[in-house]
Amino acid sequence: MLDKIDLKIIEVLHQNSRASFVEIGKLIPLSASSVRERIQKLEELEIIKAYTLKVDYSKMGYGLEVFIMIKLFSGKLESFMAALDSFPEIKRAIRITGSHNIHMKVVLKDQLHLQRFIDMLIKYGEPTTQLILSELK
Amino acid sequence: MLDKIDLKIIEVLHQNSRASFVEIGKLIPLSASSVRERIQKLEELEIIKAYTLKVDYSKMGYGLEVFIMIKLFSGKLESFMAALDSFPEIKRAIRITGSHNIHMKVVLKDQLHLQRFIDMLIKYGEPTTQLILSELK
DNA sequence: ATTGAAAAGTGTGCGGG
DNA sequence: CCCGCACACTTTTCAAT
Repeated sequence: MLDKIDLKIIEVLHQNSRASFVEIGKLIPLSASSVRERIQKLEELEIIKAYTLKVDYSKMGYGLEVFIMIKLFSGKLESFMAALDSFPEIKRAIRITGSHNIHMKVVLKDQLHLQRFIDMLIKYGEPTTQLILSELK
Repeated sequence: MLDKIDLKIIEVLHQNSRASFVEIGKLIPLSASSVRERIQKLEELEIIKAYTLKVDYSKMGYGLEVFIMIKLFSGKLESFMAALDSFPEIKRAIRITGSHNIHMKVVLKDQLHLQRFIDMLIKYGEPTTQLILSELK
């Protein structure tokens, strides 16, 4: 289904999703038209789900990045999911197996902001917080 | 340092990092030239770190996505970090506080692949695995 | 900092191997 | 599936405000 050329295209876009068809084609090598056809197919099949961005939150004034896992109280899943959109601090939230139900990446200004966020969370369940130290990969 | 226009630009690029300067400018509104200048500055300041891609791993034949946290054995951090590049299954690895040292996102074909991967990991430490069920945000 | 304008480069639609 | 062409649009550079 996916050949090596598709994988190479995905790899290039992973490194720079703003790369032009011409640029990608030079690295394969393949004509810009063919690169475009393949990318269109990858988009239609939803193998490519989105083109997005990595930002440095610390340089944006958000010095604390944390993982928070939460063990939701019985019956709180729906209200928690409904509340997700109202918290810009939550950059990612994922349902997982295990004693905690949800894994979140959360971005905060400082310790006080973290405290307020956790105080809010304990309405929904029992949170466990891990500070992010550095990205290895 | 960052005004509302910069934040809006980042928001738009977050939703679609292939958006043209003209497109972004229409949403602000601002001329394409000004959008470009601002984005260039954000790149120079490394507030924008990378333009990247979200793919559907299950549609690429990788049906298992998991979080694995590992409590590294004493003295194993350096060799583990050096080994990271040789495992394409590891899509992300982050040093964290708490009883585990590293949090990883790992993408695998099936249960057998997961088993082999965990067998490899126990050379470095004690892993804890959580299956990813669905992305809420 | 923002803009518009000209030249170079790219995306898009389509025809054909 | 791959390619090239034509045309519209975009990026890039630059001078002016």
